[in-house]
Amino acid sequence: MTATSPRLETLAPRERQIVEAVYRLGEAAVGEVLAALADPPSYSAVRAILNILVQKGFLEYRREKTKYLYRAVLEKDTARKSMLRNLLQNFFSGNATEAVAALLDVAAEDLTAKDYKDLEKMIDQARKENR
Amino acid sequence: MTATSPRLETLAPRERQIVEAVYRLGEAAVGEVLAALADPPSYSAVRAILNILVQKGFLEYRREKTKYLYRAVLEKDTARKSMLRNLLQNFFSGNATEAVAALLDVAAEDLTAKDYKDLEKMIDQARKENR
DNA sequence: CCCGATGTGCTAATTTATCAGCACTTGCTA
DNA sequence: TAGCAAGTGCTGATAAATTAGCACATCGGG
Repeated sequence: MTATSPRLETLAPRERQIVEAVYRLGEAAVGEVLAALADPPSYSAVRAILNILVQKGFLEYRREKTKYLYRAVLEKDTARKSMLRNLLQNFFSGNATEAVAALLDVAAEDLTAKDYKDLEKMIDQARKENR
Repeated sequence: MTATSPRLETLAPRERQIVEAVYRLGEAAVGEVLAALADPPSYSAVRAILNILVQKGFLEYRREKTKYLYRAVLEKDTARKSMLRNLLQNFFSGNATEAVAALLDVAAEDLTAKDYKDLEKMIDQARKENR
């Protein structure tokens, strides 16, 4: 019963969809999760899956009045990096430059002048720390 | 029978793992895919899953001599962007700047001075096109 | 020409994910 | 205080994923 550290990659599609919703929401009740799903099953199905996810160690919950609020166990930052590492490896052969390019392309419409400035600043700083 | 365009997100864990391996490999025979898996099942299990993936429209194959070579149907570029869009949405609330930051962090060790230069160039260009 | 390595097709079986429904409780309000 | 809305625990059924195993074909070398 050695708790193998939970890997998001091992989740069934529905399960993953729901963990991701919880990540997006931060902390949420069953109903909110349900509402956040594009393609929602029944209320009790969502509940069931949330419980499975708790049992598997991906989520935890606390009681708030009469209802339960669920949130992810893994730090958002950790989860982000883990996901990125995976994607980087599988789809970009580890080439971060290409990944950033694709990212800029995908997000192009939402980026403002300030965003670009921030980006350049970030890269400049990363370069220095890289030494 | 309207072919619902295949979404990588809907795949079972093993299936996804294998499609990703195929993406990494470009084009590969069963044995190569098997070899590329960190946590491989039996040879025939891999075969079975590859066939399922073909049936679901994620992969296609061609005969080369005696063996079959599998490759992804979806353009690598399309798949990349689709994955990124998803990750961006679910884990970064659409904030591309933060995503780039995390990416730089994850890849820091592998980035050379030239990479940073390329990155800055890219951003500069993206900024101009953004107008 | 025979053998081992590697390939294929097929099938069956087990586990896991996914879902809906019921019976009951609680808080609020008309 | 009766009743609605929303929550909870539990349970059984269905569908899907995941796996192993067998029987046969093909290629290359000794």
